[in-house]
Amino acid sequence: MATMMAWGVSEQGWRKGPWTPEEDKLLSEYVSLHGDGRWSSVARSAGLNRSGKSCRLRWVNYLRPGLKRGQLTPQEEGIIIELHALWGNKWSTIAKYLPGRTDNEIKNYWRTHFKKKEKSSIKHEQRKQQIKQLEEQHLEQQEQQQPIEHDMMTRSVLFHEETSTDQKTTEPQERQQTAFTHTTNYDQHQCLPHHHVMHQDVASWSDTVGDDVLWSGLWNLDD
DNA sequence: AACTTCCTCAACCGCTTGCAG
DNA sequence: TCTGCAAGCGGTTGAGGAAGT
Repeated sequence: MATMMAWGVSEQGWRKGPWTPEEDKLLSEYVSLHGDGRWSSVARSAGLNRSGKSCRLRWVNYLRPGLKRGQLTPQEEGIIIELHALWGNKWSTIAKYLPGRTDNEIKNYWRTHFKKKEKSSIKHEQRKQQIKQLEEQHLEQQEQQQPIEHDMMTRSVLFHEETSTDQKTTEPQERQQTAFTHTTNYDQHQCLPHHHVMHQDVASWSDTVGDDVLWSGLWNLDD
């Protein structure tokens, strides 16, 4: 990834693509001396042939001091889940409650896990379809012999499927309710959780609740 | 060992917001 | 109040590496 690929330059003549260590050094040195902000002038003054946007992004997501690198902790995961249930895709807002983590990082994390969940729900749908097909075949065979008895059995199977599915497809508002009731110490006026308490809550809760429940049972994550 | 598929994450793009003149 | 610019934000893309076949 660090190697220069065929990114080229933008229409305005700015360099695009991955940053080189030299560029990082220039940007870090400039910002530590002059501070951040006024990114377009940072780009020029630091001798970088980059757009202000690109400089800002690089600084915020990679060079800024205090950034945590590496995997998110279970506590952080829990906080993300909880806050996403409250605010949706407000990545920068969520990032404020995770010191050292960037909105981009959280966004990427969510996307990764959301995709996981999406796939599992597709599998679930496929399984349902298979069961229905089998049922229909079975129905054709049995209908002439024992129509009433079979009807009862079919209803029973479908009911079981539906009830187990219903748990997974809770409506968004209800999900929010769940999140609200779970976050015990909640400032309703400012709509901001007391994150000291939340850390505890989420940590203990995610320890108690297994991953399967977390990703597919408690909340339907597709908004 | 070779190939394919999946996952991760850095970076870009376009839209929105905030602010100064 | 209007306009233009810069910063911020969320969505999307694509390269590289890992895992699977």
